[in-house]
Amino acid sequence: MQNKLNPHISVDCVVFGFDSRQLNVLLVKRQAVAGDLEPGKMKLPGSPITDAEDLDHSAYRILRELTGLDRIFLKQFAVFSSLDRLQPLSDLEWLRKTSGISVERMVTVAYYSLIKITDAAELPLSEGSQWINIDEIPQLTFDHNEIVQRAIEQLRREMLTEPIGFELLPKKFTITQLQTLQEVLLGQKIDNRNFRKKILKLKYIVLLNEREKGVSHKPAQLYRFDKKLYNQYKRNIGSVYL
Amino acid sequence: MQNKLNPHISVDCVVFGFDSRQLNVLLVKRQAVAGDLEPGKMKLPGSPITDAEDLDHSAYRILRELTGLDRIFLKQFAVFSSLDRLQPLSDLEWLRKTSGISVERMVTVAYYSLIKITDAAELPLSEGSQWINIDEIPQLTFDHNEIVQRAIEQLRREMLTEPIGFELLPKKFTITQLQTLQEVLLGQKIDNRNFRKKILKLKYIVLLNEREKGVSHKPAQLYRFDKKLYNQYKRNIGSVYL
DNA sequence: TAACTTAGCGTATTTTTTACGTTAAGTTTG
DNA sequence: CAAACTTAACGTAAAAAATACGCTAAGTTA
Repeated sequence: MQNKLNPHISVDCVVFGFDSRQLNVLLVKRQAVAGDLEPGKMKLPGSPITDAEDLDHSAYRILRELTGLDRIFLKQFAVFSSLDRLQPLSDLEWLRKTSGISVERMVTVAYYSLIKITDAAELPLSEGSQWINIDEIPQLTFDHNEIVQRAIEQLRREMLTEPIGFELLPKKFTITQLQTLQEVLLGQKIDNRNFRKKILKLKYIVLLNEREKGVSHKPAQLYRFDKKLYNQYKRNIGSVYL
Repeated sequence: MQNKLNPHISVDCVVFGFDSRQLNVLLVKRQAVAGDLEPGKMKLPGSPITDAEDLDHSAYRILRELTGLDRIFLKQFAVFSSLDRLQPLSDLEWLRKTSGISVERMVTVAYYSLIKITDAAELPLSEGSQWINIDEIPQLTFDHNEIVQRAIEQLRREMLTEPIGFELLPKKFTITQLQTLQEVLLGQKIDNRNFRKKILKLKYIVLLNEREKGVSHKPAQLYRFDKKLYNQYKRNIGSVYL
């Protein structure tokens, strides 16, 4: 097995971050190349896989190169394989020049990834990458807009049955942060008092002996998500998370 | 674009069928080949994709060749890409001989498919294919046992949030059939009287002016699932199906 | 005709969800 | 320093949904 790029299979990552107000996606400016008609056009982080990696490894590599972070939450969610997806031609040309391989057809496996933005304000973003609000995404290369759209839908759906929201929050979070995340993701307001009750009943969301700091109002209690307790709970009960 | 097989990407299908009692998977005996040490070993229906198809088309082709049926329910659910998945070597050898391509590494995109067994008792199964109860699956080629397992888990999960169960039932079904399906899939008994009430409240499960036939007890009312009504309902309410 | 099996309706109780009133603990402003 | 403001946090009543369980009806088989 060598380390050459596979000409048929690539991985693209839709990286989500929540800044306590809105949901963002991490996009990168595509690499400059001579004769590029749309310099600075943005794309999803991604690349063809190498023959020494399985897909998860490729995705982790891409994210590590992009953010410096390892062990981020990552989930494969769809495959894009239509025959005409390497369009427009200008994008295809760009891909040929930068990858150095003769690309004919590319099947891409899409991942979505969840990052604790707030924890990692120190996030050493690589050159040309940028958080962009999901409502303000510009035109991207190839079918990347569609991929992002599908990722958002997937996240919305999965949010309701798996405890993945916590991957987007700081390790120590307030009930209000959790609520806001939910509101942004589901696109609707939630009654604060009922939400509280619901959350406080969940034994795997544990109260910390610590309060919020640096806010200009009454500081809220901090909580954390306990994965072990959640798994116990899940084993007993069926599914459906919140 | 020619019609040659892609040496890197394949599609495998886990086809489920429900015979009103238990859940089965459609498996095929792998093609006979000279010097096969395990003749008749079973596998999932599948094949490398051709360069003229996207993945969904490949999957539909595989199922058409296998069952003669078109337009079956089909859903991509995972990708298997580990570097050591083309094992044992005897299986790999078999693959090389039958595909005629020099296979080094294969990424497989897995689909699960749902078939109305009861409707299609006339199902013209191709030679060597066979319905096998999910609790009695023999050792399969490559990592196909793992793929089946993952498909079952996926089906169980998705069952609860999407109305896919109906794809496994005849077009006209009884409440008891629906209940049995649910019990088999979730692996636990359900109170018949409460289940009835729950179902009858759903406006998209509509009563037909018709009864079961050929049973040796009181024949039950038949119902059908109305997709249009379901979509309306879904638009209003959020998600979570049963 | 009696025994058996599955279909199908109903009622009472518990649990969960929803709607909304209220107080408390901080910060900011005049 | 008091009043105004903001967000946190507790509580109660009503509505809706889930659960537990009793019972009758309509067929078939012995």
